Amino acid sequence: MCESANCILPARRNPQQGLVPPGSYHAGMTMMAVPGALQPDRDRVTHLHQGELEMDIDWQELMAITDLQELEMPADATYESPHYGPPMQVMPQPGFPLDPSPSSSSLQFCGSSQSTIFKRPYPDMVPAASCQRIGSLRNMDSSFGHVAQVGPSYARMLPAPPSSNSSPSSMQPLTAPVMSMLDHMAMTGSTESGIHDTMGTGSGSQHRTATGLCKPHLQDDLESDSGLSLGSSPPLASPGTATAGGNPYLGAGDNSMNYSDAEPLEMELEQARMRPEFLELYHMDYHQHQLNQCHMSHQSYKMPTSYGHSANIQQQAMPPPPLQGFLPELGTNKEGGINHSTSGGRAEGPYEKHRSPNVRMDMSVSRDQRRAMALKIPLPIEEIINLPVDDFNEHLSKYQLNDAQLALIRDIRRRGKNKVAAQNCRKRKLENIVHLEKEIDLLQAEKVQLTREKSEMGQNLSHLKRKIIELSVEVFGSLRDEEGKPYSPEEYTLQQTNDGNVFLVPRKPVDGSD
DNA sequence: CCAAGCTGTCATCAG
DNA sequence: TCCTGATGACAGCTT
Repeated sequence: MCESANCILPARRNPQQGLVPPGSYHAGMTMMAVPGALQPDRDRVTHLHQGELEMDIDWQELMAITDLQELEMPADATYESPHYGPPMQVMPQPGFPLDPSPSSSSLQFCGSSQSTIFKRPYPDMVPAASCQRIGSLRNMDSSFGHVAQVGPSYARMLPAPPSSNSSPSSMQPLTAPVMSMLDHMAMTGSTESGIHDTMGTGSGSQHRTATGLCKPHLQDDLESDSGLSLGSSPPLASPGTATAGGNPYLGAGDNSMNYSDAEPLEMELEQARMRPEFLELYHMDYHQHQLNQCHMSHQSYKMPTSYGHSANIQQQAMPPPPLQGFLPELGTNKEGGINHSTSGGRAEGPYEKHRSPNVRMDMSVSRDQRRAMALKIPLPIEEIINLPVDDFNEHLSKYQLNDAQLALIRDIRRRGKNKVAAQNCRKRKLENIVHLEKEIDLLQAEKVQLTREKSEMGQNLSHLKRKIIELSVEVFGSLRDEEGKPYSPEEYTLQQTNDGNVFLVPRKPVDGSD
């Protein structure tokens, strides 16, 4: 599955996108799938490690003379992190399914890593170092895959990867420095090709966090939108809880991650998430999980779930060739580095909100999703939000989640529901306003009609009054009393009985003297 | 630069 | 008591 994930993916994608001639640089990807291409021989690894040292020195120099360090490239921290020990230091924790032996097959690795990623609680499932390796492997793999997509011009910029060590099957035994070097190389290739690859590897970014090397990140602004749970939930990962639930993306020992700590990671994850290979990687990872869990159908995940949604959005937002979606915003500085900030010092990642409607939409749904990704929440956002409470709890019970993950899931659910509620509320409010406005119009029209009718009735009344007066005068003028004198209207009035007869009735005295 | 609108989020209340 | 919806208020972003 791992090999298929790493190799079939680009093979499937490239022909569709028509970006790479079959067998050209995608063939470079297939190289990575050669099983056992890189034996974790200690000497060889050491050699690679030394080569990495040299390369790292070069890298440091390069970083020193350019603005690249502002890019928060994870490579340095990845290498310098104390979590990376000697080559063979990557040792699984007890109970970790990975075969610690260097000869462990790729199949074992893939099966135990990817298939168990969501099956088992992350903390005790994957030692952080191994997680880093997984992350590095994935990202590096996908990085090469990305380059392969980019095409020969960009692929040539990549330093040649260590011979045949790009095979997923052979990556697992790689030592941390080797992986770090590979990360360097992938990073270098991306950098030279203009890709803002701050993601590089999950391990690198996490190490920066762990080692305190992380400067205020470019994407801080993106996270400043009061997106943090302000006390509505327990800290995402207190040192205690996080110890049990070390983020698989985090470096070894980086168990103190809380929201604030997670933000840089999320930023980088977000940046990396914009890379199609990462999107598809995560997509596939999750999809595989779905297949394993048989909770959702294949289609149900590929459809509107958050991850797939984002991937689709991003892919839509990326015109072929892929780099065209990023390079115009990135540009390069005079030293050939990357201008990660485009205006006013405000950090703008390659997917700044206003870049395009698609990207903006992606951003709008991505904050919680980024957090979910950061904590490896094994449920898609939409499930978290939309499942009925019973199903939701049942779903949760299928996973062993730590406090941080549970808190995040519940926050996501609460926020998601509240967001929908707020949208409904506003929609309803607008509808009420529209309705009231229409009602006002109707009432005004009715008022006009009533006014007109009143006016007409008044006219009719006046007309009737005049008629009455005329008739009265006529009647009184035609009547004579016993003395032959006409009845005075001042002294008499006409009254009509129920039977229709009309009588002449004397008026009552006004002064009441009688 | 400012104002209006939009949107997400939080706090709170009610069912 | 918990869950959920409704809604006011606030902040950030976009137009």
